[in-house]
Amino acid sequence: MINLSYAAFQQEFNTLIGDEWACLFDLNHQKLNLKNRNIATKKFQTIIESVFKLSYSKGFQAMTMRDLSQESGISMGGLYKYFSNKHQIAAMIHAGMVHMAESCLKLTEHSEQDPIFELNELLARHIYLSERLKKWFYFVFMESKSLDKDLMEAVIASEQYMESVILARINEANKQGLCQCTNADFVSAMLKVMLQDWYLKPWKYQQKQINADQYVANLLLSVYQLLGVKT
Amino acid sequence: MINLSYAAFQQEFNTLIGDEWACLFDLNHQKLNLKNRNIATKKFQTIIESVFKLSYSKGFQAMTMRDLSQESGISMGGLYKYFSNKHQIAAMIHAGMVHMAESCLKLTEHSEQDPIFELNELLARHIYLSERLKKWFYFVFMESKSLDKDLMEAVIASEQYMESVILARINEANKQGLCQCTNADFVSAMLKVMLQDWYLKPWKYQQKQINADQYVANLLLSVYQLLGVKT
DNA sequence: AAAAAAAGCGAACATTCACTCGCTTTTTGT
DNA sequence: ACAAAAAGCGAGTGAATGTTCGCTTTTTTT
Repeated sequence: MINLSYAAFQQEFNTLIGDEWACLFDLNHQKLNLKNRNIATKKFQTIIESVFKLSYSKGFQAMTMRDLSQESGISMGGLYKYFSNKHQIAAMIHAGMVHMAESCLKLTEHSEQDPIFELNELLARHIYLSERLKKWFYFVFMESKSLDKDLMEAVIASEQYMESVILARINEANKQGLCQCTNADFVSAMLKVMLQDWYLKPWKYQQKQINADQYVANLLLSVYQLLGVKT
Repeated sequence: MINLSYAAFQQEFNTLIGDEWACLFDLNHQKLNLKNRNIATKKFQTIIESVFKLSYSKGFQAMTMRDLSQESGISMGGLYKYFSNKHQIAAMIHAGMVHMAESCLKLTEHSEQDPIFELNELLARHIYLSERLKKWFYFVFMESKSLDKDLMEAVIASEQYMESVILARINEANKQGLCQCTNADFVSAMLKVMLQDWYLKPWKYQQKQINADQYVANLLLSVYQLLGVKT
């Protein structure tokens, strides 16, 4: 079975990417003429966490800059040192998430191994990544309408890509006679959606006291059942 | 197996509820002093369909009344004969959907029968209902933040209720020895999410040319696999 | 310690938005 | 066909929103 826990993933993440807020600084400090990395990193954290909080409770569009100023404790003028307009906040969050996700999920560079194993690993990594960046994933999904048409289409495209990768692993497993899945299309959609539910309904699993590792275990069990993996 | 197709469901829906726009009139004409049912029903249709279109493309909050006026071809003053403020549009749509859903899904009033059969029927009915009211379901899910706290909590509560009903059927089936599901909690969440995917990602299934009946068939197959139903 | 640079401030500005109201057009009742 | 009621119109209004800019405070450099 899979050989990866959330704890192990987090270590990997920390060495690979480190602090998510510093990452945000690195991606944007040039355009914004920000010099002090320490100060700006902290400010990014308070600002973006405030954005997450406000857009979770009322939505990004409904959040006003005055709301954000009050929540973050930073004045209007101060805020605008960290972005050039409201729309750019959403764009920054989106670009940051894409950057971190791509650094982290080097998807199936080695499709030589057991496809079932690869599928399991892919699913597990995705859950762990979205656990680490839960608020980012939620924001990008829910507020994708606040992005440009281009960025929004990029979100959809990456979703479809993820599903196609899952599908390819299932088809490969079928081919190798490892399982007998007659509705691979549907099953890949189903698995994809289970990845999303983890970050879209955090309250649900918090309430049920299910953590990321337990969720992964359940998900992988379902993979075996849905694919009819031969044992 | 299940004895219900989308065609059959639609007939049921039409006799039970009839026209969804007329339903909207019936629920709101008093407060708004609307007299002519024919005229108002048609106007409700053009207005709410415009709302669906605009909030699908840019979000309800970002939609302005001028946008809505242009899209629907009704003047600002004219629009306000059909609602008293913007917020009420969302509330009307929500209340209308709840009304129609409740009329249509009389959930498990008779839990005497085979629980697997009941589960199948419940899932099928839900897919068919959300197919018929796809745009309504999508709107309520995506724009629930535009509702009052109370209404929003009602949305979450009804979701949790749906999931608990599914769970109860699975547990009952386990009890009767009809299946052997060790992770009923997770499976019910999974099934619930598959219900949602149908109306949240309509483009996905349209692209794959999967219709409601095919989706139901796949879903019910998955139920058998996930529950380990004895044959 | 002094000077220069960066970060932070918040009142003021222009714009946009939801919503209104006096009026015209259409429909209904007789 | 006529009067009364209902439906429809759109420029106008006040409030709220995103953004700016001259200034102060803090940090860095010399």
